Amino acid sequence: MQKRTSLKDIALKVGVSTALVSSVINGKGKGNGIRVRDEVANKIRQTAEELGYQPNEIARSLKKGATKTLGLIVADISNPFFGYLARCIENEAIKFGYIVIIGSSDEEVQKSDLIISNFLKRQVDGLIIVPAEGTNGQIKNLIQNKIPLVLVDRFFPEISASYVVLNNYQATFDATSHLLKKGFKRIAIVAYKTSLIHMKERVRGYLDAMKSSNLSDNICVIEVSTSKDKSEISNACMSLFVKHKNIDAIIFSTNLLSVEGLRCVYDNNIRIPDDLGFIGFDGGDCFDLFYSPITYIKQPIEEMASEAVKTLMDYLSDTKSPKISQVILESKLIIRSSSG
Amino acid sequence: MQKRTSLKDIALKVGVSTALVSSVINGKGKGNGIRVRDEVANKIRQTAEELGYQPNEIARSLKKGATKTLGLIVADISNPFFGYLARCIENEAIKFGYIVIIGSSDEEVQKSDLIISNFLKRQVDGLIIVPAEGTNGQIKNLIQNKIPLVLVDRFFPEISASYVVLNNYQATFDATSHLLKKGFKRIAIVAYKTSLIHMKERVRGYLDAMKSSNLSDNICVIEVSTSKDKSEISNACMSLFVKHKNIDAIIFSTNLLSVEGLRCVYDNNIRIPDDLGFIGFDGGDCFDLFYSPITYIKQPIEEMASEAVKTLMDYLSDTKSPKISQVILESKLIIRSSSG
DNA sequence: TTTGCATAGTTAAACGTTTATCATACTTTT
DNA sequence: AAAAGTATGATAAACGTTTAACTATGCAAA
Repeated sequence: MQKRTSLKDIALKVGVSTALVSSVINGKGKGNGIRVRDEVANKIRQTAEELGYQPNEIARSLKKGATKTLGLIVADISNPFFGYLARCIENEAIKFGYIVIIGSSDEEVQKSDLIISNFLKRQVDGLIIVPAEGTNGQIKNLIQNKIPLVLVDRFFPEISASYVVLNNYQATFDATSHLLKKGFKRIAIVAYKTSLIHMKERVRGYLDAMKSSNLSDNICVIEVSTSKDKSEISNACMSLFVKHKNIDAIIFSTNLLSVEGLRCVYDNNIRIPDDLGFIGFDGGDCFDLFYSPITYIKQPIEEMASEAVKTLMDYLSDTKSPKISQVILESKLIIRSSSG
Repeated sequence: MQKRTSLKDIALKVGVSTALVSSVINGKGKGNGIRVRDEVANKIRQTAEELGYQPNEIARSLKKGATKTLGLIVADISNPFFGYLARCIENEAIKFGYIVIIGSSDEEVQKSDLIISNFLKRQVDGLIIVPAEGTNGQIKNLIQNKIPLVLVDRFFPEISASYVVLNNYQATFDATSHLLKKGFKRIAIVAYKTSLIHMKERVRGYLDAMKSSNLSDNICVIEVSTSKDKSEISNACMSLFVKHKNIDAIIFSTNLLSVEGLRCVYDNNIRIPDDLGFIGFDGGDCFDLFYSPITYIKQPIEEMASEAVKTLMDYLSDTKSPKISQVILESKLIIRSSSG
């Protein structure tokens, strides 16, 4: 990679100081900051053009103490939910002149830690984090160090941080209520075994809906571990189908769980919705193309992204008052034939 | 964001020069470069720890002229193919101490241009690019400026650049041959209307397979534009089902096309494989969960990623000799019931 | 004539590193 | 005792910007 042209090169060629070139390049014409003859300004601009000058953002960042870069940490960028979220965040950030660097934590505490410190070393201006279980300490630390950040998808109730999340309680409450209204009574929910609030809330929504219909006895919560191994999920589904033959509907509390559930349904020739009502999370092609299209809980991902970026931008533009913004968005139940 | 601790802070506290601190932090103990008493070295390390020192990579980058950052340009990071590719590239790059910044071109020339210049301003050490149609000029320019890069998924035959691509010709040749062997004779292919080589090759593979079975008369290539509007795709499928009633199998040449094709099949109650043989591209949950599991062409994405990163690393570690590496990987036909 | 004020620039320091060169003191060799 | 070597560390310049402070010149007003 040959040497790029710098301010100095332009200054040398035009015969002025680098300071002047900098001013001109940064659009300080007459009226604004620096005073410079139009003639000289034009010559500078022209020479910059000729030499194909591109400002070195690294140097600029160092001087200004801001990199115009946001760090985004998700569980896994190849997961469609996070992929789309990342894309939307990228789109929003660019409107403010920021670029986004992405890291996948795989829900692992250490990976999360590694990514965070990597991002900090690279002087990101702010962080957007989908926090993994057990990263409370990391987040607390960041806040203590006054690193601008916003949590997305999940948050920690005991930590006072900005966040943008779904109304997870309402989401599953509505889903459960819908199933109940359709006549299902022995409804189960499949969730991840985690202390993370979003999961707890999704289960709580289900529980409350069951209780408020006086169906406490029918409550059935299946928790699977978040490991990479998907067999545990199918085993859990199997046990629902086989052991608990009396289950007549299942709500799945993430997209991945839903897809695995669908696989299980498929493999066992279970008829939906006759044998089993089914509600999934987050949508996806396979929900549309299943022989009985799948009812699902739709998250407002675009809105999540724009709120998250907006929150961070507000923070960054006004570093004095560390305002905290906690946004809760509503989901929408997309009703199809899988739920009756 | 409060002031971070720098080398100077440590130097001040310990009572040595920043140069010495730098040497110690960078692991130059006895024996290596700088000579320093163990006592002092330990004190420096300890103080660094106490102050929670994290090197400023921006400053480091400026000094060293290398950012340890790779730029990745894909069509759309929220597309599962590119999402997974990005994830794999991230995994590979991190092994070499590099991080990856990602941009989505949406197959648009201008966006691609914007991303490239943004990345260059940020001094990425190298680029991994899935080039959009019409970006030949951009790529040529980069090469002329000796920017290390590797093309992925597609390349430009007239440009001498490193690339990692699929053997696209063989992929559809095999797929077509498989259908022929299964007794399908009136096979169509759905492709994007583009000059990009990967698409041309996919069509060519199909054509050659048809011709070599003396079925030239049955050749039917449907090209749809790459616009965001998906209705054109379904219309194209419709026309195949309705107007060309005699088509007995279709090959789709990207994942998105396949999914849209599947939707059309679904909406029109076409029976697979009895009414229609179906071969898709790239896999996905909905291929597995369709009532008749879909045969598809599987790309070795992990291998693509690792080859791409490896190519770039080789280039970067040996800037003198601009070696060009052109890798062609083989696909695998995953045979299921949709193809007979 | 002196003062004051625009105008049109230049200088120099700074951001946080790295690194080549230099300086000092101590030790060993001749 | 002088010369040479070694160990330990400091100095200063550099990467490419930005920006506050300064200079120099011309011109109008007092």
